[in-house]
Amino acid sequence: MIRILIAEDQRLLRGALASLLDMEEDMEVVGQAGDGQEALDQILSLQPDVCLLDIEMPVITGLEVAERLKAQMAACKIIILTTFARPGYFERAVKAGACGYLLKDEPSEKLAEAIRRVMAGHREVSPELVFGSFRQENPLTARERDILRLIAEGRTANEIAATLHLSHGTVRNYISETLNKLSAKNRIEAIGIAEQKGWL
Amino acid sequence: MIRILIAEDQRLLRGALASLLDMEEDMEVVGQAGDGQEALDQILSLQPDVCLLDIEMPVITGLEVAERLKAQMAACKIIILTTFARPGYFERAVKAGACGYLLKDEPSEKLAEAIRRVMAGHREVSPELVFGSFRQENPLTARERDILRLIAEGRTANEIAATLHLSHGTVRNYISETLNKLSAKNRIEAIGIAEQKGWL
DNA sequence: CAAAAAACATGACACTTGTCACCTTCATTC
DNA sequence: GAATGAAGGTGACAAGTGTCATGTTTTTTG
Repeated sequence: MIRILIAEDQRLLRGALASLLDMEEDMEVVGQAGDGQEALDQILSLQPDVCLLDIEMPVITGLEVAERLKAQMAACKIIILTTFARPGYFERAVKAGACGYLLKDEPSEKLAEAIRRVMAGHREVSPELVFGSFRQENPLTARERDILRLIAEGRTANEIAATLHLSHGTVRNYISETLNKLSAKNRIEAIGIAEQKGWL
Repeated sequence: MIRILIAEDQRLLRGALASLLDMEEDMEVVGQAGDGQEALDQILSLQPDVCLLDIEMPVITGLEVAERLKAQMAACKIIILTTFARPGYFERAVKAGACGYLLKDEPSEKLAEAIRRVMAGHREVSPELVFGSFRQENPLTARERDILRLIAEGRTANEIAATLHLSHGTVRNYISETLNKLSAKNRIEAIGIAEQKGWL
């Protein structure tokens, strides 16, 4: 019997997947979580064989859950289940030791089979990721990312300088460098590009 | 037997919902669509009793599908099924004659029951929408919306003036008025606010 | 250890943005 | 028919943005 935990913030999808997987004779959904923290707690206490992790969840993301599980050397196999085929996400998932990276665009019939294959020791990755230019790694430094995130919230260079205890000019230098790296002509375009690539 | 069509672009959720609803003795999923155009075509040819429409789909949105069905006086009952409790979306859905507006955050068990209640002539709306300040209607004019959409793509005032055949100053006047209406301090904040409210 | 990369800074320049006052035209509405 | 509001416009000003050259100081890494 494969013991499964599902972490997904949309209750409708979570419930539907749980019903679907519970119908398989060799599977049992032992827990469900609606945010990352809940997922982490339940995985550590229930010790499922495998967990399905959505990435964009409240409190902590699925990628962070995976990274923390790896740090604690948890035995639970990890399958990331997400809408986004973003290079940055995929790279982080691989580094965090995920055994699978499936897109929510996959047909539902394939899910159970993918779980069985992962339990058999294989790696399962949606075809869109296998080809595709997933070898683009994040060109932004930590500081540049911090600043771009604040820009995305609508903060101005002056405000960012104040909150980060930097000079006005330094902030603008970082932004200029970021625009250059992303080939964006202004902040707004840069935000779009970074979000789309999963670099934020 | 209630004949159902599901329009949802995420194959995983679409498939899972179809399996779930097909298990109910009084329901039958007669069609599935992955984008708005497909949904519209299938509803007109298959004549289901009720359709579940996601809003953010490729080609045309679920709201547009609803509006076109209303214009053609189609008999099919409409249930909007979306992630977003945005006031602007809800208002458009009601105007398009939708019988239900459910959030994907609803527990999956409630879905079948909601469909039955809609078929019995009731209106089904997720509780978050019933209360909540959904009575905020879009303060932006058509022109202001057009321009804000272009801003969100990263276009500058000059570029927008060129594509819309307006003067540079006029574009900036519209933007200024938009910022004022949304109480935003700059374009980026304005985009965030408008998106969050469903006014874009 | 030396080189490279990251972090932080200054000053200057041109361009873009946001604001404001004020003006016209046209369609809708009371 | 006067009032309102949407659409379009001008010009001017202050503030914000993006670029560049150039510099110092740590931290990382081959």
